[in-house]
Amino acid sequence: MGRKAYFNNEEFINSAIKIIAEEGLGALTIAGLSTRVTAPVGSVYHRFPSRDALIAELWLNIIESFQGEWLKILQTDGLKAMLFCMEWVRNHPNEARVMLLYRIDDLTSGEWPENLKKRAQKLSGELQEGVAAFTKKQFGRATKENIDRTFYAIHDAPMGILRRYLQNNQMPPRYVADFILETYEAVMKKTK
Amino acid sequence: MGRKAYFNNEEFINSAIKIIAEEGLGALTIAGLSTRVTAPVGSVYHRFPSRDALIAELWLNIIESFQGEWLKILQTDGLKAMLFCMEWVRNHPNEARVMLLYRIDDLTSGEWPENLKKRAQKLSGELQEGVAAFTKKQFGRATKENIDRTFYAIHDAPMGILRRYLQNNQMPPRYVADFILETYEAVMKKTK
DNA sequence: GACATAATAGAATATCTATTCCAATACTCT
DNA sequence: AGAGTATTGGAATAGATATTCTATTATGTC
Repeated sequence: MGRKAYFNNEEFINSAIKIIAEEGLGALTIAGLSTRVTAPVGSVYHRFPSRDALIAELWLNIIESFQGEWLKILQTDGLKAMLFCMEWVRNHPNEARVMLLYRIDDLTSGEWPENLKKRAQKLSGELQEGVAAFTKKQFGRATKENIDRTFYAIHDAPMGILRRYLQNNQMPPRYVADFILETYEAVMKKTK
Repeated sequence: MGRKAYFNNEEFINSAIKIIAEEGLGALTIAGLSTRVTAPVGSVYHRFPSRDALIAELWLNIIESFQGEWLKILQTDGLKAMLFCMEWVRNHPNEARVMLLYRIDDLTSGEWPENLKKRAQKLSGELQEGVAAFTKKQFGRATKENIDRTFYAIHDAPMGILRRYLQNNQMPPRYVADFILETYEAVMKKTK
C-alpha cells in the first residue's frame, strides 16, 4: 500500500541535530535541512507537522537518550552518574551541544502536539523522582535543599564546566573528571 | 544644534534586556521594542545600525558590568569572587537571564561593527589575564589545567547551578552559597 | 493491468519583521 | 527670524523562510 519511502524520520532528525550543533539554531531551515538530506521539503512536512514539532522531536530524542541511561546509573551509584555526564558529552558531541547550549523554551515557540507534551511530562517526572530517590538514599531525607544539593553535584556542576568547552568547540579534557569528582566528594558527604 | 532627544540609548537597551529576559530572544522585535518604549522605529535605527548591533551592545554592557566588578574582586579574593556571582545574579535578575541563558553566538548572526568587536576582544583578554593571574597566585603556576580548575571553581560551577534557577524563573536560594563554597574549598586547595 | 495510497517533488503562497526612506519637528546658533 | 541639523514619526519596502498545495511517482492488492 503506497510508495516505499526513500527517507526516514531519523535521517531528518539527525541531520537537524548536526545543523544545530555545527551552525546554530538559526541555520536550521526546512529548505536547508531538505537540501542536506537531498529530500524535497514536502517530505519533511509529510513527517513533521511543523518546524517546531521537528525540533521538539529531536530535543525529546536527545533528552530521553541521555536521561534514560543517566537515571539508570543513578539508581545504583551517584559517582558513576556524574562521570557518565562527562563520557556522554564526549561520545555524543552533537547531541551534547544541542542539549547544553540551547534551552527548549527558545528552540520552539508555539504549542506542542499533544503526544510530545506527554513525552516531555514523563521525562520531567522521571527526573524528579530519580533524583529525589537518590537523595533520600544518600541523605536519609529528601528535603528541597538536599535535592538541590544532589542535583548540583551530579548535574549542574559537571554540566556547567562541560558547557564551556562545548561553547568553544573543544572536547573536554580528561582532567575535568577530577574537578567534578572532588566536588562530588565535598558536597555529597553523608549527614548533610 | 538639532532637536532635543526624547529617548536615550539606555532606555532602548534596558527595555530590550527586559524583553529578552521576560519573553525570550525571539520576542525582541524592533517594532515591539519601539512600542514598549513608546518610540517610533526610526528612533531605534537612529541609534543602532541594526538589531544585531543593538543586541551586541546590550550584551557587552551586561558583560562589562559583571566582569568588571568580578575581576576586581578576584584580584584580592577568589572566595568572594565566587560568592559575588551569586549576589550579582540575585541583584540583576534580568541581566543574569540574558547572560546565563543565551550565548552571544546565537544572539547575533551577522558581522559586528568594528568598535563592538574591539570591546569584545578587550573583555576576553581581561578575563584571560585576570583568571590566569589569580591562578598563578593560588597555585604558583598557571598551567592550563590549573586555570581550568580555577575557572571551574569560581565560575562554571556557580553559574551552572544558578542557571538552573533562572531557567525556572526562580530566585536562587541562599543555601546555594554553601554548595559553591564547599566546591571552592575542595577544588582550590593549594599544592594542586 | 487497473486501483488505492503513501510518498516524493518542488513551485507558489503567506507571513513575519528588519530595514529603508522621506516628512515633519523642535532645537541651536547667528 | 531664518538656516542648519538632530531627532522623531511612521508608512512603505524587502527579504527570508515556514507552510501549503497540486502534481507526479512508486508500491502493494485484487
